[in-house]
Amino acid sequence: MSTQTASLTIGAVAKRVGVAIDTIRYYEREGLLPEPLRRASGYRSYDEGTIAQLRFIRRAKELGFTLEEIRELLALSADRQRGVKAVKKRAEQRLAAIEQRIAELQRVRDGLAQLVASCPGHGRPEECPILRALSDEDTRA
Amino acid sequence: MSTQTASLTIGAVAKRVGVAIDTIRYYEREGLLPEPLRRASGYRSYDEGTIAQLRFIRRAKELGFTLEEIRELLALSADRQRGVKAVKKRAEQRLAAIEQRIAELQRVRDGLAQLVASCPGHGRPEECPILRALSDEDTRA
DNA sequence: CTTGACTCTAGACCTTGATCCATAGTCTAG
DNA sequence: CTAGACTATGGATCAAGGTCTAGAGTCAAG
Repeated sequence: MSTQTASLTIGAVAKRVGVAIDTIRYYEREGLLPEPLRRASGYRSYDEGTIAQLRFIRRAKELGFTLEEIRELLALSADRQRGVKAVKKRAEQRLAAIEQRIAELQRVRDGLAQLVASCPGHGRPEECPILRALSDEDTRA
Repeated sequence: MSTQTASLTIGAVAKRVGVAIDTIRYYEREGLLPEPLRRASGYRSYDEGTIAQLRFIRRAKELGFTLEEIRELLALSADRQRGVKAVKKRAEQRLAAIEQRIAELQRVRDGLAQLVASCPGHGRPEECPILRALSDEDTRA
């Protein structure tokens, strides 16, 4: 019903979505947004669909998808037959990657927390557990 | 005790530490490694201390320190008076940053996990919760 | 001595995701 | 009509942390 060609300028779109004009043109170059219609003057002319698509991109970015992956998601979401299955698979892969990253960070955190806890915060560098752990040997500083 | 000038070539150091030759020269340019002695030919001449220092850099990188922070840690570790205190402070800051990043990722993971769980993996794109969540106004479950 | 592996330098290039610039043309309010 | 805001383009620049190249010199083995 409301898919009227509202003919929004790039600036209006940028303002509504909360993204920079340059970013919109950048996404277009990168194939994340289709080439828009143009006015006689050459000005890009957008409709509401672009707003939705930019929000899609923003949300996907928040979930940690790269622009490359988002480009793929957009293509998949347009595939009425096999799209959903592939989208779910991508989301699962993303989920696994995030969980792995969390596990890594937790390992790092535990190591660092232990070092911080065991460092008195004064004394000679040779006796600082943090510096010792980093050097493992002799750190001719 | 063993601070003999072993006179290692840059290639030998790279091999032992497991880092590229270019990276060593890059660290030198960036001030993470001191300028080494040179042979008559101009070849860089390293000793065991460099190996230790490169390992220090590598471990710090694994803990998520940036090269900028590592440069600072190296300077601090050489400061016999205030070094340890400052090092501990930096480590605490790093720890806090890591914990914040973990919390963020857990939030993202939870959101994504819920979407994946609710997607049947087939059907029309309009009904895929993942695509809907990405597109819709406010489906931040 | 020759060959092949190694090293030297300065500087260009890579990735990702934008952001900024100069120059030129367009649109709109008053 | 004109000033000021907006938009167009192609290309440069940024952060971070390197990686690679070209052209020249050096080292060690045979």
